[in-house]
Amino acid sequence: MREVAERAGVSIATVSFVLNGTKPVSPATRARIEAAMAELGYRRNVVARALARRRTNILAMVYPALDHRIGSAAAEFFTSAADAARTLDYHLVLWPVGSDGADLRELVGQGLADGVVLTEVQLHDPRLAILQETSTPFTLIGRTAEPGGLSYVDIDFDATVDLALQHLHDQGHRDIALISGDPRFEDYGPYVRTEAAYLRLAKDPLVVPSANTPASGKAAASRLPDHITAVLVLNEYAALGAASTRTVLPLLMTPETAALSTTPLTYLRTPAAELGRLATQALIQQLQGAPTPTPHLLPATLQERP
Amino acid sequence: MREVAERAGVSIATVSFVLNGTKPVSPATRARIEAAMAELGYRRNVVARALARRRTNILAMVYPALDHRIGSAAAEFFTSAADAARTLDYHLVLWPVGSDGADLRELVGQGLADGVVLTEVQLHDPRLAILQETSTPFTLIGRTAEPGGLSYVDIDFDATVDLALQHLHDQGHRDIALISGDPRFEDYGPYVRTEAAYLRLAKDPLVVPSANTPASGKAAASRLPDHITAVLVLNEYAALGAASTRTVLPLLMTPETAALSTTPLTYLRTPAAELGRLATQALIQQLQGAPTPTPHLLPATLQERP
DNA sequence: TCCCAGGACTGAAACGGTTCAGTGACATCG
DNA sequence: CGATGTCACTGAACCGTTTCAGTCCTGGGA
Repeated sequence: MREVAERAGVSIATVSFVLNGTKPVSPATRARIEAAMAELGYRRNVVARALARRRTNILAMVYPALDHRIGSAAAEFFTSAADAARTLDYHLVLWPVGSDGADLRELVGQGLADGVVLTEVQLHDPRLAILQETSTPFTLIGRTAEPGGLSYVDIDFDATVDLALQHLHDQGHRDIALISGDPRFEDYGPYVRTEAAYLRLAKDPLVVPSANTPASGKAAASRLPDHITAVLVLNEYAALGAASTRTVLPLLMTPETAALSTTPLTYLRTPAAELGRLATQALIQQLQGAPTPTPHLLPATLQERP
Repeated sequence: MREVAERAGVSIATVSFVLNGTKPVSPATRARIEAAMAELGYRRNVVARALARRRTNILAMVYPALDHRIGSAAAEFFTSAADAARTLDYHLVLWPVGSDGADLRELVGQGLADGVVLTEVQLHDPRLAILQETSTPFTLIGRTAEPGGLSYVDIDFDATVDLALQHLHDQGHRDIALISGDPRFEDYGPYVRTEAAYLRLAKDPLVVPSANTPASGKAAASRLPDHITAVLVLNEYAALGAASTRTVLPLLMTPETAALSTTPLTYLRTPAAELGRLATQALIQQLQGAPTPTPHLLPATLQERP
């Protein structure tokens, strides 16, 4: 940068001004500086910039990648969030951490990321405490049991289940079961909230668990009593298996997974891209000093069989 | 850091020494400094540290996430690479870029990442030129048409196809076809190299293309002449569909995808975790001044049906 | 003609660490 | 007893920007 300044016959401060558009610079000098930068192949050092400004313009999406593999919904969160960040002049990277929070503590408060998008949120998530005690700005994709005051975006499970039941009812189904998730994940919001919504809304509720594999879904479906004519399925891979035996309606599926079905499928599409985008925008607003952003709850949307 | 130094009655240099173990410090002062750090809740600022040392200890895995979604193999690369990086005291993050290279150029040479792991490498990959002209250390997962002198890890397609044909031959199959990838991806190494290996090794070769979906794989399989008794399938999702009609042997599958099959599957497992690990290690060796690391070629390994 | 406002640019102090040439104090050696 | 090392620690330069209080110059108003 000093070289650029010398070559253009100005001070480094002026170079900085044209780089950032911070202060007005006459067209003539601006041109000289830009020429000098081009000739020297100058690239500003983002680390030094980050140090001086006390922000890096980097956002970390933390994902417990060291534990679960990245699923199709997570991939969609990531892609759309990264995209949204880019249009707002931030970088969003996927930061792998274990789920225990040790790595998270290391990442945070060291000034590397300006803020954090937290995914795979548990109802009682120990990672929140870390973020709060280090006063790191953050937004959740998902939410805890008591998310009051937090910045989050999440699926509107009530509306989603309602939509699903309504749709099946319109098709003439009256006895509708739910194939839910593995009951061991009792602290996982989507499972708990979907079940709760279903139990509240369904006429004659029947819930059976299933792991997130086609085989498990198929087995669960075959255990259903005969009067059940249709079934909501929470896990997308379980839905794939169950679909071979019953009328199923997957509640949270991505188009990628739907494409894996051999028969065309009507399903509820996870609003993953929208959530990723909203989360990023909420986080950035927060960074720019907006007050507590209003949380967003989005329902999955009906995707009719082609 | 200055506060820590004052509280411990030493200079900031000494604090730095205990932080990094750079120089010997007497046990007594070390204890005082550590106490002071604990009391103040001090965390070193990684940005300042990176500026002073001219390296960030961050590695970027660049993935064209803005174009394709992240597949199961990519997820596995990422996870294992991040893990390997961690044990060597580096952080590896997933950096989303478009495939055109504009974002890559921005990322690189700005001093944010010490090195790059490049994925989804094309046979003629324009991104290589960018990395080379900015003299960024990098390692490929995959390889270009002429990878001489480059640091890379990749699948040994010859050995993989050989292993596959051998296995099917042992089972009594003599007429073995290949369901390959979408011919539009003519610059994609795995497709090209697998086909080449198959054409060279198979007795009476027959190649049919397929997109990476079960439906497409099934259609491709149904188009095969009757004397074909077994088929190698390149794309894992295509393999899922083809498996319902023929004896198939998927060439590059991940366990996650295999779990989606309703019937148990014998398949060749992509050595994704190993490749991710090796790539990271090669990159870090390079950063630490080792000469050109020797490339690694790994075959997929046979995973017998349970 | 003089004064003053405003625009364009400069100098130097941060930002928070790392690193290296020194500085004492103390032990060792001839 | 003086010279020489060794060990623990310090001071200050440096990493490459941003930022802010000034300085200088120009033009317009009185």
